[in-house]
Amino acid sequence: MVGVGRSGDLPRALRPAPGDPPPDDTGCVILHVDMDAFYASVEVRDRPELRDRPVVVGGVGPRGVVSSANYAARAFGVRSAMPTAHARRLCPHAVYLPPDFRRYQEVSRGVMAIFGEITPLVEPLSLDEAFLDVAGALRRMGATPAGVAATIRARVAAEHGITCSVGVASTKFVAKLASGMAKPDGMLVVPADRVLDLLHPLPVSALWGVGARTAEQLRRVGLETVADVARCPLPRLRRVIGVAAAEHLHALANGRDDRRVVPDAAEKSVGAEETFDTDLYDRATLRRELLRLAERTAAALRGRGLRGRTVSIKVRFADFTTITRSRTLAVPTDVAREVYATAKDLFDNHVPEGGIRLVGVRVEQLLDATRAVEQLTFDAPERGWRDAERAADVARTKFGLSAVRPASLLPREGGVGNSAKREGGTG
DNA sequence: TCTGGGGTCCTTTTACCC
DNA sequence: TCTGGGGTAAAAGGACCC
Repeated sequence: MVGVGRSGDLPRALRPAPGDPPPDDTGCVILHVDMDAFYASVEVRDRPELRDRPVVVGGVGPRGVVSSANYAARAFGVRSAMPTAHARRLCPHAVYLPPDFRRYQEVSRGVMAIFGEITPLVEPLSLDEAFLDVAGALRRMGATPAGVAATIRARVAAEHGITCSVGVASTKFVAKLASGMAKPDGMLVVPADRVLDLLHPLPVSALWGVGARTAEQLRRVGLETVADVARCPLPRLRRVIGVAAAEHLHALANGRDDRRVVPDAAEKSVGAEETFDTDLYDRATLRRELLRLAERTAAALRGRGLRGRTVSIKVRFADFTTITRSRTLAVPTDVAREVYATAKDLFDNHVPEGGIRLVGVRVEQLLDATRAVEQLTFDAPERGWRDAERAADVARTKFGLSAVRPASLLPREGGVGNSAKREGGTG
């Protein structure tokens, strides 16, 4: 997973030494569970011959990046988010695999189900990590937070054959930090009265929300550690990084984090995007890519029972500059034809000629399809298309991804020379 | 070294209305 | 007719996360 390496490199401030009494986990009701090198671990689990070998999961094309690397690969300097080409230079003998999201999703569902048996207060952050609020579970189970964490780790290993690490603390941020420091295959309890000892020596980049850009802004004004941020007067911090970020980071740096664990957060947008193996210049080809992406996006909306009002496109040019253009419709839609019509219009009217490395389509302002108003006059023409596309959804689940698609996406004699396409490649 | 694909959130700018 | 201010929504960009 991206990011695993970042927190894993943190100082080992609170690593318990042998013989120490167990840490005081009173009030540490927030758990952060994080699978270790998740995608790579699933691949190794399913292919025992890969054990002890460096394994890298990620894009295998010329522009791919690393999604997940096991610890054998990390020993060679391979990291998440690194271009795969770079990883190949560092570790040529590693096994390079394209991601198989369906399988990771299955494993993820199983693991999340274990969490759900312990508490209803589970907030997944991604396929491989989640927050749990175990306050109620402690009473019910007559257990301690560290005991619950140990149970989870044992069950995930026994039932799914992969390891995870757990951070146990009184706030989300500290629990997340702790799981990173516990990696791999570990647990770290951060007693409430040790939080600032843990936090303050860390670099500002350890703060959740501080990436390369913000870290540089902070460094320029002499703020290098979490302690520096904690002691910085708020008005000054506001001038450096803006109001919202300043308030947030100042609180975190002082160990304050009010955020609750919230299950079932509604999705805010659905989309699809694709980077081409080589830059594309031909407008007709690019329009056909937009159609594919509109199809994928609309199918995803229908699959989740959602419709959206705002359609946006994203275009990344050869020089990596990126623009987005969007339009809000009168009536929310889940129909590929409408998404494409809007996307095509935005593209034709706002995107200049030239080399393009990525296009994307996204739909925002989502509502539940069952609650979306059926305005007869507006909706009637599109209902026919929706029914047709629903029928296609069914055919695809029965006969495979390529069973039904628009005529303009059918292979043509001579081909288009776009090798980025791997239809059904992840299924 | 040359930068994926799925998202979220925040900030600034612009458009529009009164 | 011109200018302007406040409020809101949309649009655009960008940072960040996994």
